[in-house]
Amino acid sequence: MNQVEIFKALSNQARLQILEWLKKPEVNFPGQAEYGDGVCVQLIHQKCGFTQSTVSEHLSMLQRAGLVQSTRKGQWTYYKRNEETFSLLSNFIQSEL
Amino acid sequence: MNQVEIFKALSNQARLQILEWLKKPEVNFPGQAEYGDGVCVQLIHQKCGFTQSTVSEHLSMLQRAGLVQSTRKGQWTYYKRNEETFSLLSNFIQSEL
DNA sequence: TTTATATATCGGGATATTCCGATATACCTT
DNA sequence: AAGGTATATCGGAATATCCCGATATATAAA
Repeated sequence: MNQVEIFKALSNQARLQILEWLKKPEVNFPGQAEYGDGVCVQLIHQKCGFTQSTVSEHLSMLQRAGLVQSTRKGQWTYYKRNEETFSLLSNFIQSEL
Repeated sequence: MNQVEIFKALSNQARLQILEWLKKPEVNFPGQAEYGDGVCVQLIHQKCGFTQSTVSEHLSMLQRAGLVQSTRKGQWTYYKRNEETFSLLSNFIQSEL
């Protein structure tokens, strides 16, 4: 867990918003048959308002920080939250920071 | 509590380090008679290695984010952690983010 | 094999951040 | 008042971030 990288990833409103939306994928991104691997980039892009490339880069950054993880299935890439990193972060703030 | 502002303030190694040092002022900044209001800029500057102006700006940024608070006494400004913001942040990560 | 769809990557302009040295301000001492 | 010390602010160079449009890649469908 690289704390600076995580905090950088979190210091942008669009990325914070995506992370919050991903807490309830079926509510915030209706239209998928299944949500086990998360939500595809297309749906996040449409909801965000930003271009597809911008959203893709935001998601990459969140993934590099360990806050989400991706699964490729056919032509789709699904992103979902990696809750372990969130709890590690919360612990870090409480006990070390 | 402005989350983006807080995360920006935390996304720099020097500022994270200062915040950790301020957890134990008497250990990390020996030489002051008293630590009730925190630590003066001079001591933080010396320990950091960065110039006085850079450290002053880092501290201002931490203060704008609510992570530290300052007290002016004579020619010294003392900075100490604002623990309330840390616990609010931890709660935010656990329940909202 | 061609065409279409989904995502990632590239190049770049605009803006923000990081850090510095120089200077301003504020307070204390003499 | 003059000089010394502590801190804040200013101007700027180097670098990073944000967001875009264009393009590359990967898979699927015809």
